Amino acid sequence: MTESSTTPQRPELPAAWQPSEVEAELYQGWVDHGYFTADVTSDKPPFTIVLPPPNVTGSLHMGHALNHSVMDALTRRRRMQGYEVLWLPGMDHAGIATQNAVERDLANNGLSRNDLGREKFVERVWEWKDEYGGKILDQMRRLGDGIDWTRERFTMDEGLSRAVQTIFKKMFDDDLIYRAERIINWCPRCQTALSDIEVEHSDDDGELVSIRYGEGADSIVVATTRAETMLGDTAVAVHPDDERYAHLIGTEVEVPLTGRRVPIVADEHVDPKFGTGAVKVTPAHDPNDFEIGQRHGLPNLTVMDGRGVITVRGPFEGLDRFEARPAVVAALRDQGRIVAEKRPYVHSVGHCERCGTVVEPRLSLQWWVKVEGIAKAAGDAVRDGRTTVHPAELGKRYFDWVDNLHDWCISRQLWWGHRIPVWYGPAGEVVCVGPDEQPPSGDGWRQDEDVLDTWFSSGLWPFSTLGWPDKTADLAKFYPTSVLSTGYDILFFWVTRMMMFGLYAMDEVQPFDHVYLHGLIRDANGKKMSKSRGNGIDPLAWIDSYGADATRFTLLRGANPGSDLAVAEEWAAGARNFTTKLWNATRFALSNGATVDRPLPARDALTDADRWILDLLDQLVSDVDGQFEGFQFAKLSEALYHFTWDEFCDWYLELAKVQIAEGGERAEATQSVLGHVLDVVLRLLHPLTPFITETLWKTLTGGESLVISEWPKPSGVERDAVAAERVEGLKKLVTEIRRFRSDQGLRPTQKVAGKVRGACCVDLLDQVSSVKALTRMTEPGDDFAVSASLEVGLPKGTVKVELDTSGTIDVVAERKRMTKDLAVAEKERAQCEGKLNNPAFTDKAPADVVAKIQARLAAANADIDRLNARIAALPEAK
RNA sequence: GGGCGUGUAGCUCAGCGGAAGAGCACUCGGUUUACACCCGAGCGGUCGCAGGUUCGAACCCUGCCGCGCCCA
Repeated sequence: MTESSTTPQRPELPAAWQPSEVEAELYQGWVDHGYFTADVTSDKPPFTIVLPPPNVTGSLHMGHALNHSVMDALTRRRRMQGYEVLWLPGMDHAGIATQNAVERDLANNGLSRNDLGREKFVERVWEWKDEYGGKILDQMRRLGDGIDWTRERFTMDEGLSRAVQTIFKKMFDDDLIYRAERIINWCPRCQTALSDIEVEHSDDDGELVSIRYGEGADSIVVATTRAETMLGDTAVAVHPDDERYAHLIGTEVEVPLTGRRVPIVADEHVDPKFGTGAVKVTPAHDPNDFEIGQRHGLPNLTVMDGRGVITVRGPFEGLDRFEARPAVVAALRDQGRIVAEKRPYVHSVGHCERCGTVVEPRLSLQWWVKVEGIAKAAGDAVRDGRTTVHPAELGKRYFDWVDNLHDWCISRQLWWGHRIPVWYGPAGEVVCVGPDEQPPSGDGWRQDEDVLDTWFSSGLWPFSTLGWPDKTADLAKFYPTSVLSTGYDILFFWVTRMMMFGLYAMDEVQPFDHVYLHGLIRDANGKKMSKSRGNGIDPLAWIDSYGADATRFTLLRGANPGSDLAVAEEWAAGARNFTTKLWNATRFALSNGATVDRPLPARDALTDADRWILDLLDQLVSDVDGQFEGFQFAKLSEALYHFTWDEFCDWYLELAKVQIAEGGERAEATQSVLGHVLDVVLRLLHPLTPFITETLWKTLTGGESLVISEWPKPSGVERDAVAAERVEGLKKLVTEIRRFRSDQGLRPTQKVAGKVRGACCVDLLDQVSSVKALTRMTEPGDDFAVSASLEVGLPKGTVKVELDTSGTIDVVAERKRMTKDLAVAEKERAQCEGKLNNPAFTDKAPADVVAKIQARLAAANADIDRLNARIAALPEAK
């Protein structure tokens, strides 16, 4: 047997934790050891998270930092639990955003994309991507993401492009993708179609203008916020039941300024209560009008080009839509046709999510995904429990969405993206080409000019990144993924699309078992962080100042399910303080011989304090486990914080000092308990704060790495309720003595001789020495003279503490303190008596509740008697 | 207009049927050999308002008011 009893040489911990000096090196070490690389041949059960791919143009913001902290915590815990963990990184190509960025660069050199031509432009985007894109991937390393860099993917890489073409072909052949002319959301600046969710609505100031169409008795007044579109009116519509206009239905009226005569039609869609109850119908420039037009066979008259410039011959030709609007109104006013004008008129206006330009509804030939069937399947997967949404309340929003989804416009008039794999032939042929097929060639054949919505490719992410459409080992091992984590604002972008595609492509197997939706980051006043407000905080600045651990802990500690989280510098400083506390506590424990080299002594060789902290630790392990399973990050962070600081540091470490001072076996046992508790706490904290825990744990245990260590399990030992009661009694006693000292103005350092009487009667005999140590109470000498005493009521009786304060007592402070206690006790008595005197309570309340109230009343009465006697015995204040 | 959520200490939030809690802020006292990024002791709340259910309501129900988000 070797000399295992000697403490092995440990590297000395620096006096202070300096995260910025060690984080990068620690991180690289983890990566180099391959800890984050998933082994597809492993027998371990899989745990998979695909990173919702950030935008290639993006950089890390607080929302990412939160989401990454969540995913890293989840995956690190599962890795420790023995799962084969795959956390897969990558980015999406962000069609509009990236193209905009490159076009801006070109514009600075006086060039447009058309100057370069499509091929050269796309080359330029790739160059831009290589040089500027993917900043966020480096920033993820700063946070400590335990991610498998060997499997990094990009939506435009070869394999994923192949997946896009494969699914397009499959859906085309299944009639789930079709081409149709409809009203779409058009961004006149980005020059492309947008899907519904890429449009953001806001209430803007506008105008409501009422215009008289026609003459005399046959005239009709319509109200509009977009007067310029009247140039394209092809009807006026009223509600069929609206008696005011019944006589006009079927007649014609002249559209002012145009000389065009249009029918007055009856349509259920018209709201008789809005404006005059009559509306102008512009089928080519309004989605609702388009539907009316379809129902009544109206012509579609386009009056603007893709830039929003009026194309109708006449005085308005060449005017931008926003110049044309006042010009049209002025011309109508000249003709006396303006009946009313309301400005400002607040109404909902759609804006391009990427550039903020007011979206123009535009009649256009686009490609669409027919969503009805796949959206229903996406809803069913959640309804029947294959996928669980956390928090559950957000499931409703998910159902509302998938159950009412419109067909999805997937073509974009961009150059950067996956080009639609459809070729048009000279005789009107339309051929969709799969990835292994040769596109038709020859005269007159051309490929569709448009590319696909970026979401069309990132929607495939949970399986395309694993090798689909090939039947790869990764796909077999790691699909379906375990958790998708993202902000609830991305629910419709991410979750629904991945669900639709995943179920469709993977034979109805859901892309993820759990969806965790976290809240949005807000500032200290609860305001959403945004560039325009200027209230954003850069997570990297926090990492620089407070460390990655504190940054992560701040965010996780705020992550309550279903609600947003406010953060501010003070929060991060608080988390940093916590890491410092942990650092100092471990350093102290180590300097006092804390060790994991010896097994924990048997329970009966331990003190009450030892058993108490070990039992609390056990409870912590199971609490944290449960909270992890329920995605309760705020709760588990709080539990770990509370245990570490308020129980372990504030009480156990202080008690351990007393026990170690005893020396011998007691000291050795205490060192083992210290080592054990720290070992477990560091493991539990590691998923949240990987860097500091790794550093401390390696020093404590000499182990290789926490990353690959085992996740703690509850010991299964029965909790010692007696020990817990004794420690609680000790705490109460200590707190009351400290309170007395503080009220009496005794300096915290001042030692006071004292006696604790009656400890045996309340089963606290073993605790007396600790009580005295924690309250700076010294042994009474021969000259001991009681100058002050206090009584502390405990569940089993009253303990009397006698002190020699070698001087007079502050009677006023004493009276104040006891009077306050008396008031509390009297209030308690009144409350308890109120209940017990109510027969309905004693009859109907459960027996244990009644017994509890009776016990409380007894305690209150005892306190009152004692305090009254004490107050009466106080000398008169001078 | 429809839906969802939310109003608890100065601020940010837990608690969601049986004694009002945390962090930060604030007040007082402290260079106690782990830690001043700290320690000890305090102050602070008719739990948005009004009804109802219950022996008992911050918690359940109804209505109202304020705020937020999503959808139209």
